[in-house]
Amino acid sequence: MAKRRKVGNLLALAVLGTLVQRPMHPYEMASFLRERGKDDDMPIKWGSLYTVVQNLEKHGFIEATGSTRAGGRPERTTYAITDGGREELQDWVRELLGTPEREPLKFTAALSMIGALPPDEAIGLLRQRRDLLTARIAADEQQYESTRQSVPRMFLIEQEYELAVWRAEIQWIDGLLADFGSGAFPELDGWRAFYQTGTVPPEFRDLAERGAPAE
Amino acid sequence: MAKRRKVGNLLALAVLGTLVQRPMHPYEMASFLRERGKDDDMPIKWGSLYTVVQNLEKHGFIEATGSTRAGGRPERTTYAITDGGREELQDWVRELLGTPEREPLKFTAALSMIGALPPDEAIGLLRQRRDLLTARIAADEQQYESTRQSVPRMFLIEQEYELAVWRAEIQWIDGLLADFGSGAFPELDGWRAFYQTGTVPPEFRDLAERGAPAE
DNA sequence: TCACGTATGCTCGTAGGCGAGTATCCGGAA
DNA sequence: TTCCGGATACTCGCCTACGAGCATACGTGA
Repeated sequence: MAKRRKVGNLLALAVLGTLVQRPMHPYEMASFLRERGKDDDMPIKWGSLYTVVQNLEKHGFIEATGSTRAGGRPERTTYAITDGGREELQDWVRELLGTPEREPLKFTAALSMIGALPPDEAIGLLRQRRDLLTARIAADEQQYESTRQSVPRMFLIEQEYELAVWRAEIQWIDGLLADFGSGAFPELDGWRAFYQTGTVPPEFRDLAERGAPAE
Repeated sequence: MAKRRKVGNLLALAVLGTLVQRPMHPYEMASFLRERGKDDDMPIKWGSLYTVVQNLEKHGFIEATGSTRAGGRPERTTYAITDGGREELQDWVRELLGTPEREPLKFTAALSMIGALPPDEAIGLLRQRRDLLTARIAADEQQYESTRQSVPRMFLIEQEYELAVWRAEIQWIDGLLADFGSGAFPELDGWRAFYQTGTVPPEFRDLAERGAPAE
């Protein structure tokens, strides 16, 4: 099977998205994206931006429409989206929107390794996470409200989604913590004992053995 | 600031996690991970595995403890985790668990580009997504239950988390669809009109202009 | 007017990610 | 007994990601 997307980077999606508005040169796209807060987490990676733009051009999704030189500044090449690019954009959004896909999440990875920490430490960290999340939600809600004054809701859907997911995460963590407290989590004692005495509880024993070498 | 982690790949975390169980050679780690379904989504990338193992060794988190050659097969180098590796693992899990971090999600990206599609198509795709998610949850719940028979809950926490997040996503999508239907989404008409007549509605107009070139 | 911080723009080198290829062994069907 | 498919176990090389560097312009305070 040929690779699904010729340019599969999410940054490429953002580039196509900005070029739909109007032609721009790369640096301008970056400012544009930054302004929309599309980069709160990701401080724009210059190297990637230019690579991605090049690749998009190579595959005919965008094209250079001229290069201005203002004063002695480096030359600015302006790019415009092509018809093929518009189609790719639509098709891509269609796919991303309609098809749920598992993505490797850091928190999920951490949870699967939670046994690497003593239980009481893990519990402390989960509490901390919940508190940080709560604070972040509060901050983001406020920011959302203020942006909402001047921007139609349509352009803020992603934010609504993020907030919803975070709220769910908090709820889930609280549920887990409650289970730890209420004894709905029988292995907790064995886990704790392991870190206090170094004894591997029997219910964990055979798991590590699975797939053991059959010398 | 020095790079936060010398080996920052999540695959590296998994490697450390398996080597805590017992020493193994790379191929064995892969089988081990596959068996645990740690790769439902990610079919194990061979190239990365060996690169990551090398890097972990370079930084002293793991060390080669011997190499067996069985028959004429390629040499198998067995690796064991070092004390430094154990420490790194703990520290890493501590960080991932206690600190929420924004991660770029495909669905979020898609939502922010939802205007690239005609509204009715977008709505259809959201419905489709919800249905696919529902089906996946059902399947995963069943798988969870059956695994649960033989495995302590502790080793399935990540799955519980994933399920919780998916459920939240469904709820959120349903909420959004309801808003589309009930008129709680005033821009919908302008959006639809744009795709029918090509007219950009006034409330969207000035947004595209922002940061426009000041020639 | 000159120096200095900040914004404008891009280039390049390196390290990491990953698929496709390679080579051997083993078990069972023909 | 021979052949073949699948498991075992890695290697190689390309392509992408990205940070750090470079070079000019502009504004502003002393």
